[in-house]
Amino acid sequence: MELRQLSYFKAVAEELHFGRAAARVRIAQPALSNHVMALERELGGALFIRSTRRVELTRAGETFYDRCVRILSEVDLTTELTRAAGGSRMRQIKIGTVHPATIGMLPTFLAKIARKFPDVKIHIASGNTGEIIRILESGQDPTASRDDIVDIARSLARPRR
Amino acid sequence: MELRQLSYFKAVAEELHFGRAAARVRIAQPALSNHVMALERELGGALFIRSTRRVELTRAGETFYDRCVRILSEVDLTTELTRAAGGSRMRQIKIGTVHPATIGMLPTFLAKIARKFPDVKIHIASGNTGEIIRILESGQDPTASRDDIVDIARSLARPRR
DNA sequence: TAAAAATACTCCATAGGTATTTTAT
DNA sequence: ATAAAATACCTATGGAGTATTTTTA
Repeated sequence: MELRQLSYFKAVAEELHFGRAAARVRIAQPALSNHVMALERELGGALFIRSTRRVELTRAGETFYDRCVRILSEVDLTTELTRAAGGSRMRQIKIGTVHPATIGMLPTFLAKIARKFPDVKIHIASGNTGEIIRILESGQDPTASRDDIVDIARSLARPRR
Repeated sequence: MELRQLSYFKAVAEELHFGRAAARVRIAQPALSNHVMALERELGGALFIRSTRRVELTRAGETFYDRCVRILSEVDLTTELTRAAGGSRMRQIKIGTVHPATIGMLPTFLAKIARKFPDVKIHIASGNTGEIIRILESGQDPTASRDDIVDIARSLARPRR
């Protein structure tokens, strides 16, 4: 049993229609059918009674639906709570700069960030506008540790070191 | 986020050792590391502080661990409750067939039953008339799961695999 | 006969494995 | 020096897609 399957089942239980449910969760109808059937196999019984004209929940299906709603909301809450507990620690900032700015305002900017948020990960992409957009969107940012950044900031702030 | 990953994380949180945790959940250590890193990416922060000599939970990790325990037990309970709810609907059908019918109409008949009543247990007794009556009445039916029946139906419907 | 779910494949993404490197003690 | 986690790379399972068949109102 996987969370993805619980979401899929929940969609079917709410739409009572495999086609619409599939559209809602953005997968094809046969894939959705497969997942529901897998759940039924795992749980040892039908969750829906389906004909070509009607889909309805079995008793087991109703029970399972209530549990799914509960679990999925628990999961959402978990994400929030964990993020909150992690707090400001370990966030990341992605910065794209064009070359003039790289040797202009960036150094002092970075120094301030590094001081104010000591454990924030900073990703730098420097180049021309098109390159920056591509790099940032692809997520293939060059990663730099905080110390690297401070070093970079220093070296940039006083060229020729 | 997937339930599998929650189990994996839970193992690491309890063992505080990626190698042992990997053995416990029966996957290789790098695969386990990947899953934990995926979770950390998704949650936006570290769950463990690891060195080569020590693995410990971050604050976020502790929070996440508590939530994982809760969710995984909710999932177990869900399985039980759903099975129980389905249980009351579980009926069984006993079928006796004489040999000619076994390879004649039985396959399509079984396919229809399996589709229409996915959670009905089907018992088959095949033989000559006298044997069938004796077997059905004695209640010593060979039991077959629904999947077995579907497989049997398929293999009978199209001989040769 | 029409709408909808199930089947039958095909394909690809990713979970998982093996080998190796890196790192902290 | 060594134990252990991370990285790199490869393989294969199964998740997802398209096309088609089956079914019942």
